[in-house]
Amino acid sequence: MNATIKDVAREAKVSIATVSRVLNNSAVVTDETKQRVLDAIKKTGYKPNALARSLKIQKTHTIGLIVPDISSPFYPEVVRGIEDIASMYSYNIFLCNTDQKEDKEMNYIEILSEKQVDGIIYMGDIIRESVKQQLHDIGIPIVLAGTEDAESEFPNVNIDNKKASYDAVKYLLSLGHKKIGMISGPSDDPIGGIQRTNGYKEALSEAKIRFKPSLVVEGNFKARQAYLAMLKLLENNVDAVFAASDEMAAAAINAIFDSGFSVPEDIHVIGFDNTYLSYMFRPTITTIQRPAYDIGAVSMRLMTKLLAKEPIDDMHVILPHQLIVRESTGYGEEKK
Amino acid sequence: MNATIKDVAREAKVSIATVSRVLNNSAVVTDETKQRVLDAIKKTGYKPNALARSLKIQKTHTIGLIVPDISSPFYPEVVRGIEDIASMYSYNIFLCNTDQKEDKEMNYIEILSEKQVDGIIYMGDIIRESVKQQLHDIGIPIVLAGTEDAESEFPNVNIDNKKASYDAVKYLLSLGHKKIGMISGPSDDPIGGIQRTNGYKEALSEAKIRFKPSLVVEGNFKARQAYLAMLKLLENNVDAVFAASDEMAAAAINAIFDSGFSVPEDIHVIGFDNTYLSYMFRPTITTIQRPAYDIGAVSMRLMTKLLAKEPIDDMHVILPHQLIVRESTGYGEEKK
DNA sequence: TTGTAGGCGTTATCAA
DNA sequence: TTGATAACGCCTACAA
Repeated sequence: MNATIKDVAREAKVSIATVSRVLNNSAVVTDETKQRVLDAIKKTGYKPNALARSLKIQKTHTIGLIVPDISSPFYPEVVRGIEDIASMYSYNIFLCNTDQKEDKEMNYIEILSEKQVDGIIYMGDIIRESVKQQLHDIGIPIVLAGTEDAESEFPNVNIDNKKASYDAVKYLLSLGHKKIGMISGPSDDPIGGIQRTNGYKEALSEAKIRFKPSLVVEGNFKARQAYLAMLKLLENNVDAVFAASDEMAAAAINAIFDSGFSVPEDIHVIGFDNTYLSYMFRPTITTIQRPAYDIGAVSMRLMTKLLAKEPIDDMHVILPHQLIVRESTGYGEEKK
Repeated sequence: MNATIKDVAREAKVSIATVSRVLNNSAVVTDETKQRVLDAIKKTGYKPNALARSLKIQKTHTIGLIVPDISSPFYPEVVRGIEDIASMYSYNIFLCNTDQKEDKEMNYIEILSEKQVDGIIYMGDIIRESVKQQLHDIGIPIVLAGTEDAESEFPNVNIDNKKASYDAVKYLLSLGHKKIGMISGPSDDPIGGIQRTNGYKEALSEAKIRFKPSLVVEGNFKARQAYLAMLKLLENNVDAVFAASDEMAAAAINAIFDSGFSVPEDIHVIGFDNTYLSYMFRPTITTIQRPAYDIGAVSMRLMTKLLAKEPIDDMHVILPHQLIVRESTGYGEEKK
């Protein structure tokens, strides 16, 4: 089958130790024998077996990625960020989709551990205690990417979700709005539901506006439900709306138009995530951008430091988010 | 560190061979000793080392994925389809982003080979000869997913891109249009540029309409250039437009409105790919859907058959595409 | 500078 | 039914 180090050794008439040395530049070898070895490698078409190597050196140069769903927005960019940095440091990536289900997560972590990955990057809105325990137990470096973790036991790279929605609502307040509605994520969603609603409340409270439960309608990040949510908010005569996702913001705008009102003339709308929907939609949608690629890249960079046992200056990185102002709050065309 | 099979053997007072037997159910073991071994496994917290196992049995239960860019549309869904089936058959997945660059592709294939993957699924618009050669040389099962391959040397799962755009244009013809413009992909793009333009030409020719080069303007799948392209087409008084991507279709619609015309009243537009932009945009956009998830799932299923050396009924699977009719061709609201 | 040999953690073939 | 033991392909003291 495939040539092994033995075949190369035989071909070059040296010991396998010598072949190994030229392969890894691990010790000085005469130019002449080195050349003989290189020739033999070429002749035999030898490719080192990473399995055998990893077994010996106890490192696989592989890391595992636990991701809810690579086909949902946000994660592809995070993963791309991770992979770019990983490849820069010669690491490969195992991709595991879990739909945030506990059994799938546990199962994959088990497998990754058996496959001897050097580290694991966990993604998901929130992380369960049981999963944390298991990740802890396998005893390899762990990094959380874009995940809320109250006790923050693990290194983490994220944005400040509460602050992000606070900023969005504060911007609406600065435009003079008093009656600001919100279309939130599911109430049990730690980020889109809880954190973002908290930011909304905080901005209101800071502006001394009393919080009215009727102005917060729960959505599920999907268009249909957000459309209905917006109709409810219209009954309450809101003059601005903050939606916890761009898709919901777009649906809200559609509902507003269909009800005979106009954006941004009558009502202002802000979305979340800066998906390309937000700038392709007309009117273009003001939104909050999460630096997905950077979250991935920084997470992986952190991982490489952990793996190299380099000193870490900060185990909990908060990346800056950004309010991107567009037509839906009356700012006019995006320049882009 | 981690317990090995030896530790378990010692703990259970049996040989490692026996431990291996209960682990793999490879031979009959007394219930009593079996229980002793199981207890020992629990007590030591033993996890089998997949590396050592793979080295021995010459199988890793791992497959490599070559993908242009996981953060661009289409691929995340394909990859999700692959991973779902892979996990069903206990395979893990290495994800490799190549941006379709030859050196990256070659490099990753090399690494995947060294890591002893059992198979590789290649994704990309087209596949280079050099890459084909290399994939061929490493001698493991290969499947192409969503890739044009003239000689079709490898098993392949794809849609018929030419037929897809043929169908789109034919639909426009059926609506009575005579002057149909096209915003294509780059002219050197094998799918969006060449295949789709060919389908356009064929539909026209079948309807005995002479092909006019001035009615095909080259785009780059991005909004800005497509917007300009549409302005040119307007100078030529087209009454319908087929764009090789949804983003270009949306940009075209924007250009049409900005020029004082209306969609679908004055001009009909069709896009490509059924991205969520196509149904969130107003007017909603008629488009062609590529079954991304299925392309992935079927590819991986094909791979499992290849790996199991099962007989394959069809090495070249053409999956059905679908024309999704929406407002931009005057059909009215989508029901969804 | 080069070679010998043990071991990384398994599986699988022989014997016993 | 169970136990030694030789691979799998590589790295790395230790010798020479």
